[in-house]
Amino acid sequence: MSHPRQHFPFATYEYKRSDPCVTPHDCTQYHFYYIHSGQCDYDQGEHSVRWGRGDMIITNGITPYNPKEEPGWDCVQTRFSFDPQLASVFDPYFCTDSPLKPFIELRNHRIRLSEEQIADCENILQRINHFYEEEEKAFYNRFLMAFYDLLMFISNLSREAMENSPRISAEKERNVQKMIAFIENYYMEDVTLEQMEAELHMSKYYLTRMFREMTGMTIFDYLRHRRIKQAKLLFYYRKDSTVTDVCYQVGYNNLAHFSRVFKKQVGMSPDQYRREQSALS
DNA sequence: TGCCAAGACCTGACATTAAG
DNA sequence: CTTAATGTCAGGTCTTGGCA
Repeated sequence: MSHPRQHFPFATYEYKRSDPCVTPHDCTQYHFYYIHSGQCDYDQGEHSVRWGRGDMIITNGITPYNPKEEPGWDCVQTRFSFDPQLASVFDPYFCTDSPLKPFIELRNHRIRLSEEQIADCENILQRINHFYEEEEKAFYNRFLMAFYDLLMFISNLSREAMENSPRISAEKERNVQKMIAFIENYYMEDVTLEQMEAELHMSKYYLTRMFREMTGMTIFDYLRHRRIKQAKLLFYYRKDSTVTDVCYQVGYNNLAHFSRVFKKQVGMSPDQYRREQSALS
């Protein structure tokens, strides 16, 4: 029987793993890495980075980190990929700063923890894992609180770096962020490159190239990804939704097409997925 | 940074089938 | 009967190599 969290639409939590991440990079999600022990090498764009014990890495996902799967891989790490929406439940508690501010402002950032911070961090990660693994729904709220704790931990450690970080990101990255923002606003409608061209005042040819260069995926790959992710969320939260409802809500005009895309991306048909989500509650 | 052209791929329409 | 999955096809859009 599959674990209920396997299809949990908001987050993937991999605790104390000694293997490199094999799931494809998802630039729609924020990523967190923590190295418990050992060392590992990652490619980040044109650069290579080495992480070791006590390193905590946060990234907004736009520029992916790819593990170098060399024989030298000797590392125990926790990986946490989550949808920014996961933090939206905390919004009412905030007046000013988003709990995701370090991810947004620092984009890709490593923090080397002190021994005291290592103890704190590992304690939080262990708690998150405990609640993540629990099947009972009551634990979900405790999972969220532990997640909130982690975000606050990250925010405290990132304060100085955020004050010193350049306010304006690289031109290309800013444009990619604009494209992503555009998709976020309009993915439930028809989206065309012409619209983006008009919005960003840049040629569609250049936009598609820039997007691929920065994210490793094409604009429409991203759009499909975003729509299917939203479909999964709708199935998760509104158990009474029909496949047809969800299909139109996420921007598809054709059920057959939606069904095909969903199956290709998720590995099961929308109806199958919907039934699994219903069975969980 | 932008354009063109060609091929790849996506999308939507429609038909058919299956399950409840 | 309704809902959903799957197959086929035509038309349209996206992606990308090559070039300026």
